[in-house]
Amino acid sequence: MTITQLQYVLAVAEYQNFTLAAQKSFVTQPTLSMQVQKLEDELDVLIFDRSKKPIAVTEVGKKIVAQAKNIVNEASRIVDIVDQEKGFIGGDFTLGIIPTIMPTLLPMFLKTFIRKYPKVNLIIKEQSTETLIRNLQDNHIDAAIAATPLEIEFIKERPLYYEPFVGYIPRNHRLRDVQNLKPQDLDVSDVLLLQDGHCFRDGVINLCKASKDVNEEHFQLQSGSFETLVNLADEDLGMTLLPYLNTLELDDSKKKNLKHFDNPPPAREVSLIYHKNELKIQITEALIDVIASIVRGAIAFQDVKIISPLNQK
Amino acid sequence: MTITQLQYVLAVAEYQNFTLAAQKSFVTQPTLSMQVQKLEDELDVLIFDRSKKPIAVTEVGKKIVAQAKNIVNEASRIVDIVDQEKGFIGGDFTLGIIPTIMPTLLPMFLKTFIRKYPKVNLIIKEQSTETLIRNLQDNHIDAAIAATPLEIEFIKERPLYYEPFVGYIPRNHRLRDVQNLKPQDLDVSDVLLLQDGHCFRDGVINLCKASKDVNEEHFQLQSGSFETLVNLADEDLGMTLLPYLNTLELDDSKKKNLKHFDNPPPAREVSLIYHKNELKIQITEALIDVIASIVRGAIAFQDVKIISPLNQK
DNA sequence: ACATTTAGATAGAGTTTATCGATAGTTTTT
DNA sequence: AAAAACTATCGATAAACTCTATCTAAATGT
Repeated sequence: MTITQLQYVLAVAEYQNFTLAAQKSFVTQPTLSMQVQKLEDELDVLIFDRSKKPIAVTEVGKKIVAQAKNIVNEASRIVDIVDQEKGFIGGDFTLGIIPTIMPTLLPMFLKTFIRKYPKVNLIIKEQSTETLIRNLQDNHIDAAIAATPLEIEFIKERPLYYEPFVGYIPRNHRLRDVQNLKPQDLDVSDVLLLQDGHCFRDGVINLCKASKDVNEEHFQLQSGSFETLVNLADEDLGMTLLPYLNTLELDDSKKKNLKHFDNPPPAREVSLIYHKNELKIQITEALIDVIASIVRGAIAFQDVKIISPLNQK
Repeated sequence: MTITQLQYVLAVAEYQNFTLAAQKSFVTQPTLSMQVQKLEDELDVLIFDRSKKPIAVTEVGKKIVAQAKNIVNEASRIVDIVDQEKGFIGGDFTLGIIPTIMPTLLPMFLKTFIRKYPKVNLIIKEQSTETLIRNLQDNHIDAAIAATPLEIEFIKERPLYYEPFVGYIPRNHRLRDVQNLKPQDLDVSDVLLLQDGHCFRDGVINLCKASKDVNEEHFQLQSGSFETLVNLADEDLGMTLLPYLNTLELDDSKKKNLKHFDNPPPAREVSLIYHKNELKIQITEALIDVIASIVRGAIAFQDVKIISPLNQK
């Protein structure tokens, strides 16, 4: 049994296809097939059922795959140990970010990070929270930035900052003349929201739910970007809610339509999350360091009311 | 990096000697040297400091060795997974037993076990509790039978039975005519004990301590076997204490000298212990099964007072 | 001080093993 | 029925692993 063989097995289990698995492993298909066969011979069990299409993992195979994942992870940690000893922070690091955080947060820390850690090859992916979680589980990304708390067993959360929501109230809206917004003022039926799947939306729905019991079916409009929402609001199609950092880049005329909440304002918790196996923990810590130190200056709200992104709450 | 390389590193770390490590790994010394070097080259660190005599593990090396142990263990578990799937219970299994339990317990279950699990090659070692613990830690034995509780972090304990102590009071002893023994009757200065290192002795000392505060320096005589103790007692050199199972094999004339304790009698807890990594857990469970079912018939005491073997208590 | 022993590194040869490209055999899709 | 997709097999090659034999350095003993 070799680590390589285990890696090949993992690739096949993942892609359910020897040819594709071989490509992803940067070897030819016969090479991968042979090695998988050799392992199966050595253990004297079939790991894959090749009669099924697509290829299926046998019952024993599932257990073997789970254990193989474990072993390969532990093995990769040896390199981490050495890197840490050498004070070397480098290598590929894939970071996932949810769409509603990406455009505002990424520009704030990216330049600083790559200057401070030039040996790290940072790969950024914009994905929904759901996808991020799946990718964390499969080790396809090393860490992610998302709204928390998620309360998922295998994920560790490290809060970066708390970002209040700010109301965007167009000229003729019924809430135009109130002094400060209160959660109970909101009515989901005239709050413009991002399309489903964006966890920000879930947070807002929770916020409205917290104030009134509403039937979720009533939403009429959902868009993919805050810019669209703001423009729609300007057309008197309703108000919308923006995360604080998104309000900073509005032009001055639009800033006049912003209305803050009463203290404590509802806010989302933004965290860096990663698999509890803590692979590449040094780079992860470095990233947290950089982001936290930068954001500390930009956002300084002590008293906020955190809105959970979880639907089920 | 290969699993073989990690195994070689572990061997060198353990034996602090390349040649010996090679022998234990069933390869020649150059083969092992080369593989260790290759790993060091690949990681670009020195794992061993070859200038020291005997060879020393470097600081990084220690971390690597710890992680390597982890990986090798996890890898060996893949075989376990397959064995379990096949319902195969077999292979080498090394069981340590403390001297005071060995002669009475082993004959009770050995024949049954090897008949029931003929594929298991059981290797029995008689060792002190201290040695057993060290060997469990180093994976030199797969499980052990000892007096518990030990309260050691990496060890799992599975109680097998509770064995009461029985007094052996020679004809002219001061306690000869009491109805039943009470712990407070005992005086360590005239209780014959096994030599130091036998955990049974620690248990008895605790028992006496529980009744009176005594200075441990007063012990005059310590022997290595219960048989000797009984014979010494017959020479009027004091009384002694025997675990219940040891009393069964005394001849009838000697059995007359036995005196039981008041209920609840002091007892030792005898457990099967193993590393919490649970390697070879199937065989371990099989062993527990066999022993527990056999002992259940031989020992049936509900109400006992457990004497901990721990000195520090 | 010199020979001997011990332990690890090195060199070279032989064997095994991993990999590749080409191809054949299946199954699924069109 | 033909095409496409996919895995297994074969033969060749290059890489790797292991062995025996030898070398070097340090410690030990006479």
